[in-house]
Amino acid sequence: MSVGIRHDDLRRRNRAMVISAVRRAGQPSRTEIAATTGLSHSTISAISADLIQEGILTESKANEPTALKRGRPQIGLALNPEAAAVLTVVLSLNFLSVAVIDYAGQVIAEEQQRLDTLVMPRDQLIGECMAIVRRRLQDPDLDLGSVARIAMGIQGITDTHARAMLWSPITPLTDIPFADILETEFGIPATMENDCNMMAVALQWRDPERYRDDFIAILLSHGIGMGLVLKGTLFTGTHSSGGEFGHMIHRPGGALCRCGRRGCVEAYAGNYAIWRSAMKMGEDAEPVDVGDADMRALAAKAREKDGPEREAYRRAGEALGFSLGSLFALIDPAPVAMVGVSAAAFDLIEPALREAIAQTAGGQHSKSISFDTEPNELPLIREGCAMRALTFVDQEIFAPGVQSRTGAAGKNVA
Amino acid sequence: MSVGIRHDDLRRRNRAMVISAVRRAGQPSRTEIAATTGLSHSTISAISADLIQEGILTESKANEPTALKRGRPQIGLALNPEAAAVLTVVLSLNFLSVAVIDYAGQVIAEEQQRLDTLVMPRDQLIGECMAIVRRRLQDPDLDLGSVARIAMGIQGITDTHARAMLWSPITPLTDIPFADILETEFGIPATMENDCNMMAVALQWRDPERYRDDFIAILLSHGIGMGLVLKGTLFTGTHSSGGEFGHMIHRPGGALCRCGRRGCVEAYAGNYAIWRSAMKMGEDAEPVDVGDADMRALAAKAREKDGPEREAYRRAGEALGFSLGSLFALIDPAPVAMVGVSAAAFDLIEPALREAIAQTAGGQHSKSISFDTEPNELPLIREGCAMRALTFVDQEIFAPGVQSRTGAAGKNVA
DNA sequence: AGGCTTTTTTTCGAGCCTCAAAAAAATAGT
DNA sequence: ACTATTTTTTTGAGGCTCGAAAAAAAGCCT
Repeated sequence: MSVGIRHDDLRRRNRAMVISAVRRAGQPSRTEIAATTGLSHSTISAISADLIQEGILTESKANEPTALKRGRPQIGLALNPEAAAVLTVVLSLNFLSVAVIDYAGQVIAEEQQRLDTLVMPRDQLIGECMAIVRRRLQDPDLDLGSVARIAMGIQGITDTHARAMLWSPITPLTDIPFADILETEFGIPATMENDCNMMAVALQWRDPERYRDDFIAILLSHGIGMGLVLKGTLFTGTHSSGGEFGHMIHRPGGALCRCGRRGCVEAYAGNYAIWRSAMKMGEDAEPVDVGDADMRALAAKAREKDGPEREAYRRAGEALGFSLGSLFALIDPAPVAMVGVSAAAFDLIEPALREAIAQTAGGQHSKSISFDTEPNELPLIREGCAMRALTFVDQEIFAPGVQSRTGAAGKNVA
Repeated sequence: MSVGIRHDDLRRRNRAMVISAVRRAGQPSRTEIAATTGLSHSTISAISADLIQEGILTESKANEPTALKRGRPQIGLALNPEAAAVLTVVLSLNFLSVAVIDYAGQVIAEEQQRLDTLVMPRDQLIGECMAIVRRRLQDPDLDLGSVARIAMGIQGITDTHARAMLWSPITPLTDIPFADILETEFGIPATMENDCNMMAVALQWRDPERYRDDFIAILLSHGIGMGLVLKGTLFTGTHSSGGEFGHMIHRPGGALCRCGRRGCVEAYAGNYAIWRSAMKMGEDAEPVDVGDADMRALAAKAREKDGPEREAYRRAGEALGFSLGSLFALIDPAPVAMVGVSAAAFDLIEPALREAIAQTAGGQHSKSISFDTEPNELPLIREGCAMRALTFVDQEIFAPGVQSRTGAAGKNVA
């Protein structure tokens, strides 16, 4: 309700609509697109003719499963894989991975690398990231000119404008404007995304049935993170990537959190919190990084017999339950995806979680709240970055002028 | 990104834009409108000529403060007060008030009434509401045909579609579809709004400088409620009016709340909670309704000397602080308006609140978080309802076809 | 095989909408 | 009275979408 619609925006928007419809549907016919977008057949025909001529869409001749229907057969429209490419960079604890993805969403090149993020100095961390990107961009097999966007995902807090990492648990460094660094280095538009937000984006593409308008992705790993989709749109804070679910207060003045404060959810449900609780090290014990293998062993022990390990998971569940309850009081209950190594131990967490949530305002229908688990977060983050980058390409390159969600906050005047 | 833009939507949208620009600016000239909307002068000229001809806008001849500038003087455009009228109904504890407001936003008729909401049976409560509305609508001084919309505000939870009150602290009754009842009774489109949301809407209109894109309105009264504006838009839950800040969990298993659960913020910061704490009645004491006068006396006693009264306010501040901290962890800090009788005692609450919030993730910049107070919530709620109803009229009646925010959730397909 | 039916896609004219530039209007200054 | 300045209206051109009709491309039926 802020700024008028120009006459020429119309075509741009509708072009973007068509592209987005094709990306979602896979190989829709023109008629299907007309139905989903609500535009007339003639408009779709005109726009898709343009897009095909520009090399953005292709008609898929290979109409394999000939529907054997009467009437003129539909011609499927597909994204032209060669129209563009995007590059994703995912930086997580001690691990860096890069992928090049074509316009149709297929991975066409990959590279991964271990590195000690916790102790690297600033220049070296940035240098390693740039180096791996450069190697992929200069790969002779790849048409360099076609990489249209870079999306970088990182565990930690990013700013609303998707320019910089503000803080991250994987490094003591702060305020690294990765997006700007990438842009100046390679001259390709780049954004810096939060890992949990990308998980949510990926889920939305992977399973649009279940993860459609409202859902929550929670990362249960060293730290606790959240990606939140409300009314079909990724929810971000007003200044930062937002959704710091892990640092909602579970018990005022309670257990010591990695962030230095007390009583955060993470201080009860993060890997280090479960670990120190199981080891009876007390709530003030300094947080330590626990390997995934150790966590899996811990879960196995907890399943084996009742003891401090099981109790540790119980307390994690309680903290998650009460905090989810508080969250649900604000946004109403929604399906939840638990992602990360501790999601594999969700059987140990769930009973206490459900018991706690039932005691909260958001838990009125606690029985009907459904949880899904996915033990491996990295593929999700990569997929999310890819889709995010491709969506940007869809909107900005091929339908320029349409305001993008993450762009400068559009000078609202009225 | 869901549905295409039809050609004829364009005019409708831009008409709505112009109307909205006039409503915000008061008496803007065509040139000013062109500047704020970004549309060309000719378009604005064409649209405003239409709107004037239809009797929606008027040219304000009385160009009182003749700007004494060179050039052709600007002609101010104003909303025609007679273009339409709206009616607001505000139902709060033991109190019912109705107002008729003209299209320019001026109150042209009012009626108020006391009634025992807590004990009234369903039919009688509905009946009283209908009766007072009917009296205003049938007022011979008023042109009946012109009331284009009704907005009803109520303390409690409403559904996302703004049709029904789901639950309210002012009555034991639940699930009253007031919007539908009003519509069938009077044949006028109606919506059912949450009181705190309307407070937020009103603040946005009253002081757009301070309450612009992101802010929080918190009602400190018998219960604790919240209206939240994020990125310029009212935030609602996905199923209900949402934002049940008062029922976030402050201390798991803690004090008894009016909602029957334990540890909610409200059980520490609601009037009854402060009262029972000051009276040393214990955290399990049955919630009682405390009059505003009693609360003011309590605050006075707390200011006078250190004692259980002061301690009660301290504990309320602590609960509010930790919960705001959790909220800020999710949405980033924003300006806060404290509304209601306990907002008048904010001096007693603030120190503990700030101390608590500083211990949370959201409190990193706790010093810079600014609080404003407004002891009287009723006028705000009424104003909010009026603006909400008028905005609906702007969009639906005079620019039909444009999707309204509260309307059926538009079949998103793509 | 040939004609008929069905479905998809394209074409074409009509109707709007917005824009840019020019013209008209209204006033202050000289 | 005339000019400069600013606002508003008018006008012609170009684009966009829509609906209807035509064209295209199959399968179905006799």
